[in-house]
Amino acid sequence: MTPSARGDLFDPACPTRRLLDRIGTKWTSMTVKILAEAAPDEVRFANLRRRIPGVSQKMLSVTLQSLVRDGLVTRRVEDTVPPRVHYRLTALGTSLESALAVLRTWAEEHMAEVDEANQKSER
Amino acid sequence: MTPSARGDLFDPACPTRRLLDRIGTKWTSMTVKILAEAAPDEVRFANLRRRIPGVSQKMLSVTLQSLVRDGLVTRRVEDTVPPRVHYRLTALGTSLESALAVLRTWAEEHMAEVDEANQKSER
DNA sequence: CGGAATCCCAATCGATACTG
DNA sequence: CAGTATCGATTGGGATTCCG
Repeated sequence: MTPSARGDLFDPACPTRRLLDRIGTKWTSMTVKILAEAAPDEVRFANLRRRIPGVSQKMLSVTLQSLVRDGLVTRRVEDTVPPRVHYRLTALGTSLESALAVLRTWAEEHMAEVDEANQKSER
Repeated sequence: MTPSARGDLFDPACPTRRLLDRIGTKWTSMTVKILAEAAPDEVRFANLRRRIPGVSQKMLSVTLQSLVRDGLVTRRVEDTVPPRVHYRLTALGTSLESALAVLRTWAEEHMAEVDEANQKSER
């Protein structure tokens, strides 16, 4: 875990890589997107799960915990039985969504070209 | 190959995830950034390696191959002994860099807040 | 010089089962 | 309902060695 080696002097200075480590995990960008679409409303766990095709209960839980720890999402528990848990983007999370939207646009406009390049390489 | 497998019906429609799978790999964004700064000039392998602290020979090689396959980077070999290999961003790669720059700006402006949120959670 | 091949470890992720 | 715990398969990526 901790790079005990003192050789690692440059890494901590690169915020971009650390950001990509977070939003690059499989379900993060989709989760942020859905929360952004709902904002400023909250979204319940089960609702979120339904809207993210293929996500497992565990991975959604892990993803949300990570987003909460990073200050991008708030978590609110209704103390009922059974409990209801509501998630919502913070202001910080909303600002990240704006940046992510740019990436999404690029992907929608250009990933076809990337695929085309790959097909040409395969032969 | 077509994944005619039944379960996989939703994935191909999500270009954003596929993009993040690529640029999310450890050395890709740094590589693109350096090539973008040098553009329209080419950059040699060893030069690139020097400018990316911590990257191994293998990982830089793998990263570049991937970028070339995706049509984001060109590779030019000077047929000398020893050979010289030059890399440069394509137009597609340059357009991706523009999108990445937005993410970089967000990271530089806001990752400190993310770190702060993490420290509060730790206690 | 710029790789390719191999080995190996660590992290990611999915499936399943259990809990308050 | 919304998690937590555990296991195993897969993948990313580092170190090392060899090659044209």
